[in-house]
Amino acid sequence: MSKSNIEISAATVPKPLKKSDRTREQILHAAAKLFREQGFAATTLRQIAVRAKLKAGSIYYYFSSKNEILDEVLELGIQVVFDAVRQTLDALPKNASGRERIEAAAEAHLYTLLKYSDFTSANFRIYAQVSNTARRRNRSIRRAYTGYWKALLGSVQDGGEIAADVDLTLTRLFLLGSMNGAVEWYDDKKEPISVLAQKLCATLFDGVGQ
Amino acid sequence: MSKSNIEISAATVPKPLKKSDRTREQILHAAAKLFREQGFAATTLRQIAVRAKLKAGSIYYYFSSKNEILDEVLELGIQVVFDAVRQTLDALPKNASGRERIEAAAEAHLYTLLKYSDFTSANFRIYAQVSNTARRRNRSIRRAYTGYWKALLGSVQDGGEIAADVDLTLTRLFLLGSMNGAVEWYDDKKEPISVLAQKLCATLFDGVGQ
Amino acid sequence: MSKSNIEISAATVPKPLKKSDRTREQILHAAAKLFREQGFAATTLRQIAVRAKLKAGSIYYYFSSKNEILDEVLELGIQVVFDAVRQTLDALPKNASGRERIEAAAEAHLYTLLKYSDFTSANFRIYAQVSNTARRRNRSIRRAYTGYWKALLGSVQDGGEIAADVDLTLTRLFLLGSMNGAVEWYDDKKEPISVLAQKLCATLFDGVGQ
Amino acid sequence: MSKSNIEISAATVPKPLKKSDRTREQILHAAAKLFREQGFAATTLRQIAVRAKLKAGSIYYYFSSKNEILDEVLELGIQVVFDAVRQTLDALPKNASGRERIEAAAEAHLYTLLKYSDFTSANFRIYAQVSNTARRRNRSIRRAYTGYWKALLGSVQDGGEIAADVDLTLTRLFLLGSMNGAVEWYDDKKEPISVLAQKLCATLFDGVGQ
DNA sequence: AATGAATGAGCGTTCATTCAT
DNA sequence: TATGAATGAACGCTCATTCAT
Repeated sequence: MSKSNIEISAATVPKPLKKSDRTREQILHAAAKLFREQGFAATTLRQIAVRAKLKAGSIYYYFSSKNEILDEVLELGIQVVFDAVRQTLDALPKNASGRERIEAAAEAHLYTLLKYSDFTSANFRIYAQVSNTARRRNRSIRRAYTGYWKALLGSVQDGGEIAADVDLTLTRLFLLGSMNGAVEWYDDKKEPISVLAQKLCATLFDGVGQ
Repeated sequence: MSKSNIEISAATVPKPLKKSDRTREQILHAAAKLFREQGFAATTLRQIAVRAKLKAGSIYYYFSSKNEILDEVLELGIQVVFDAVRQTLDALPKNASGRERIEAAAEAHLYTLLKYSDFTSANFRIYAQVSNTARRRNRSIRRAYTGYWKALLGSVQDGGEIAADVDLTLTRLFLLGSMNGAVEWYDDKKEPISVLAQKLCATLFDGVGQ
Repeated sequence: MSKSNIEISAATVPKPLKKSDRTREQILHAAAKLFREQGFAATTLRQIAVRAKLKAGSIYYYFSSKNEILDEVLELGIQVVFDAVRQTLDALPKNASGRERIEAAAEAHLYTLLKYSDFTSANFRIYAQVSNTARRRNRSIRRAYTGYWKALLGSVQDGGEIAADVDLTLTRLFLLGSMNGAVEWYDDKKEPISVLAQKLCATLFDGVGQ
Repeated sequence: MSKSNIEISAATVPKPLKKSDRTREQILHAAAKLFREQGFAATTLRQIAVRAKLKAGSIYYYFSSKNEILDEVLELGIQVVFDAVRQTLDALPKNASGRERIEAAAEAHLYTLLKYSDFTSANFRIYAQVSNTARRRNRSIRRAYTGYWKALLGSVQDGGEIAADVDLTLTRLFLLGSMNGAVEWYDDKKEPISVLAQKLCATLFDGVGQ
């Protein structure tokens, strides 16, 4: 759908970009940042243009409408996380435990979330408020990512590392909810992302009780 | 700040409202619903007016600007949850365990969040995107609510029901993140809120591991 | 279709107009004049607003789009002529000859065409260039007027005042073409409209030959 | 004024054109067609470029502005008709009657108008709506063509084939108005142009009366 | 000879806000 | 209390035009 093989994707080897492609990226980055900070409706093309260092009308050389920018920002917001998580899990040794796999996935999710926070946070923040059509266009990739976590948690439960009576749907929602919330409060001066992921998994697996 | 002792608060006994007050409330309800669904910037005063059954210009008899409506909606969004949680805990027997208190608080939070009104979702959804001044005006009550949870969790840890080495800040953020995320996916046809709260607390205290 | 019972119609008794209706009319007149002079696409709402003595945005209180103004201008352009011609013929004595009736119709057509020349001329000039949808909306009234002339000419031929072998379709097209062209060159200082109509009918019936 | 000895003129023998000249012609043809269909203001250089099979910026290699294209299209629109009419009359036998000459001229005018190109219709349709300067530039050739018809009709009247008391100015305006109107309704499936011209002249000379 | 990229001006339109009634 | 009418500022978007390549 998106013609952008934008360099932000952890999954692609950065190619040398033509100037024209770089401009396109600048527009997307500017848009993501502003969408995140102000929402979609409150962001003007002139604001995007200032950040991307061109004039508002020029944006239309790269995108045919503000909504097209939105679509691409929303898509990248999920895609970049999905790619990173999948790559991380694929790189894990075959004999990694279920908990290790979840911890690695959580760390990758958090890491990407926070590193490409403009796209990811923009997605989480504005998804509920954009038009039905924009939401519909984003839904399939969201579902795919959700399905990926379902499978991951399911396999860990099958392996016995998650108790058989645990409601995996809720587990997933709680886990992703916790992580996605982090975009709002994470401060990289306090502790590294890996520690955050460890603590989260410790809480999830062992609980906080005595 | 707000002159509204609006009837939506579970904490107030409904008083007979003057017609003028009722109109005010209708405006606030309409605004909250639309802010939640579309965001602040995408919501027009004319849309609010239609829902509130008057004309756009008339809103200015009750509010001096669109931003003033926003302030009040944001404030109510936290206040109503805060009130409900505090009342619930106050009504608990003195000898309730820490886990019982947290579970009750979580249920009250979730219940108000999910069932009670558009104000809470509106708050969570649009807070990050409104102007700095609007955010500043909402910050104190947010801090108060955060502090309330800090105290609650602290007292439970002091009582020994949460392990001493647990990072309470993260615990709180994960817990509230999980709950606030629920606004996006909760389906009251699947399970009641009380069960949701129980499962969440079970996960939190006991973990999902074997 | 049009809510305008605009005073320009020779067929309606002018009612006292509310100020709001007068503003609406001013907009339509301004638009017709500018559409005629510059075409539809070249006319801006700001130009219309200046002539109508309000601000561009205010036009939207009366019309929901520039195209809606166009529709109404186009409709009035035909309607006003049609009404005048029909009224004139209806007012003729029963025993008027066919030639008298055609001459009266031609005079009424020319008179209205030239008196309300902004609407009529706008119609003739821009009809071919507006969107298909706008054209479609104008087509039915154009057809009705065409049909009226067909019937008139047919009845005169049936009465024997037009030779039986004459192609009425062409006659009609030539006659209306001649008259509609007049909007571009008529100069009321040279000769009155009634004389123009007489000469035209003389040419039509008797020819210019010896 | 125009450097184009464009091949569209029925009056010129086609010379082999350089590629550059052919591109120039394509641009003019594309422009004429679009001006005719949509008007001048509604036609974009990009639309012209698409039809002419190049990119918008390249048009500036051939024309220094959109208005320059307009000037040339307008000029050709009259020129091509004028040339055709003059050539036709010049080719007539010396002893042709006045009526034969008028009929031949009318047929040539109609033929060029209807069949030959978009330039003529474009001219009639948009002349009234272009800027004063563009109109001024087109006026002299229009006057020349008008003068040509004046002379033609005058000579026929002098020869006695048009009654002495006939107002030649009106006759000319009616005749050209009828013919130019035909551009809007002529259907080549119904009858050939020559028949149309004959019928028009019959009406003009003999009238439709008994 | 032609184009990709960019621009500035201006377009139709929206909307929070004002105010006389 | 409430509204109809109006406004000014800004929005998304278009387009003739420029120019380095």
